[in-house]
Amino acid sequence: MEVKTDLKLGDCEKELKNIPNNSVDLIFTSPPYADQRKNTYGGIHPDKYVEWFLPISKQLLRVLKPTGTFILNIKEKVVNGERSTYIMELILEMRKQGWLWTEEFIWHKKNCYPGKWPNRFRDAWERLLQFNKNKKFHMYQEEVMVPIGDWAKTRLKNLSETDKIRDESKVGSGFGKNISNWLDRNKAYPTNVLHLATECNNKNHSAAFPEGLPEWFIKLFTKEGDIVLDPFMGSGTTNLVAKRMKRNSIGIEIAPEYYEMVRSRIEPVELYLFEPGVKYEKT
Amino acid sequence: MEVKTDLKLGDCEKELKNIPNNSVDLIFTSPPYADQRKNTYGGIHPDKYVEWFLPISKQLLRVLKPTGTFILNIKEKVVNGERSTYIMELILEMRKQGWLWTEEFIWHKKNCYPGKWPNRFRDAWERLLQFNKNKKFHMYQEEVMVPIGDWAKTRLKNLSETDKIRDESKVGSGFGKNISNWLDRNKAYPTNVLHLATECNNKNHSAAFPEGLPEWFIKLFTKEGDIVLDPFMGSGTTNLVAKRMKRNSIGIEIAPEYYEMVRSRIEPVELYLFEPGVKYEKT
DNA sequence: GTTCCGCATGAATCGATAG
DNA sequence: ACTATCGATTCATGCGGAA
Repeated sequence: MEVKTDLKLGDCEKELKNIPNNSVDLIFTSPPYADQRKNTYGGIHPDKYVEWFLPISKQLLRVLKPTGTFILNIKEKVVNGERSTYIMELILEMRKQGWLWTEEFIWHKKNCYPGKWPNRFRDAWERLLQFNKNKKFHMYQEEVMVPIGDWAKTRLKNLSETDKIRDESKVGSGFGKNISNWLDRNKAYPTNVLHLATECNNKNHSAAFPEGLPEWFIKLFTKEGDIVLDPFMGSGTTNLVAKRMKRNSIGIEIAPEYYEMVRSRIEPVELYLFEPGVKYEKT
Repeated sequence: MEVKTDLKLGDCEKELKNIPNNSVDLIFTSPPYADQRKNTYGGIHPDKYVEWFLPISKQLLRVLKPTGTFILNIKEKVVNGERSTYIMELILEMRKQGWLWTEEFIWHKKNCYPGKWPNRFRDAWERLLQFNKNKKFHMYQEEVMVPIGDWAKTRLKNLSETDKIRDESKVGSGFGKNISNWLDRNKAYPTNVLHLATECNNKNHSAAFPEGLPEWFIKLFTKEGDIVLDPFMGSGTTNLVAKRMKRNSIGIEIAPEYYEMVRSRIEPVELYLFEPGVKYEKT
């Protein structure tokens, strides 16, 4: 299957207007977090964050398919000794726009940033807010089932009969590590808590989130040939993973240097797709 | 040291008014979640939750010492396919009352309730909201330090198999087993994500949190002889743990049957204090 | 070719210092 | 007084070079 990766250079809100209504299956993005410093790239002040984001989320609501899902990766920072409240205010405002706040996943960052302070521990988690247009949406739960070890066999007994009933529509799709050879009784559905380490500097680029994060949600909410959108592309992790998983994708980036970097990374992927160095495994 | 456990039967807001200003070091509680446990607390509708809780939190603000901490264990339910937003609204309103929203800890429930739904995974986490009166408050971080990553891994390999199994769920976040005899340089400060299994209690009270949860926060925010308050006592876990850890405590419960049950559990502790069956985590 | 160890590096936060 | 900048603190991870 031939998939297309469409990279757009420009302002997010403006570029979104070139995308048709109801055309995207999954939006996965990690926007610039609010920052008190003014000079940093993408730095939006916490007090201005909601009014900055709402026009964008309005466009996202328009382009998302009725059966699609929007995953927003974000975490509020400490300001003046308190956690900022702008994310809560954003959720409340997005619901007024028509979004349904379906779920909040937790990304547990096993290796979080170090540090010590007299009244606070290290922050080891981020929010993955799930928004939808309708109560009914596509969700391919079997794709993210995880093997369970011997230690969990006791828990398996506690699962109800419905847990063991599965759609037979799913076939091993051939990307990444295929787990379809696991027997049903050896797999369990995950929870809404994800354990992933942040990726360090493996190559000459640094990603805000690990590849496993978009990979998990792309598996869960799309099938091959679907369209994935990341309106804050950054280093392009979402689009790279989408391409590898045979999903079409759109990436929007306002900074030319990031845009060019992703372009140079996306194109050669074809060449290296079957090279041994490419990481496919998901843990 | 002689500690007192003061159990009060009655309405929470009313009973709180008998407690002096600035007298409590730690408030740890898990109030009735919206629309849950209807038979026990009468069930508060999500839409009414904020206005129901605000008079209580106002009293809590009054009785808490300026250096004290309020930990609120809560998790919003799914209503009509969406996560309820009353907790966010509650945080915003409590800040208007004068509370500082210092931090949000995550309790990762390793063994969460089983089940399967077409558009949702099992909910494996709850919020532990930290509120304070001032930016400066007492925090005894060294009390909850945990073994450092690599060191713990290599050392744990040398432990017997039973030791590993017993401590597996506890070492990660410093719950349970006393580790104070380990050297300081082998210990690290924990993060704001707590890994703790829910207790399978054969007792007939609902939705009790595991003892490790109040234990961790009592260690972190109080010292011996301090005063701990649980305005929604329920099965009295907070007060039991506080007593065991030589903290004075106050518990308020509106349901006579719970109140009597806790009374019968708290009092005999004196008799069994040195019996072999009693668990003593602290040495 | 393994295993082991050293080291740089993060979506961080606070307190002090400087304008 | 209030805001912007900087240094100190801290630890899991994955890389590369060494044994």
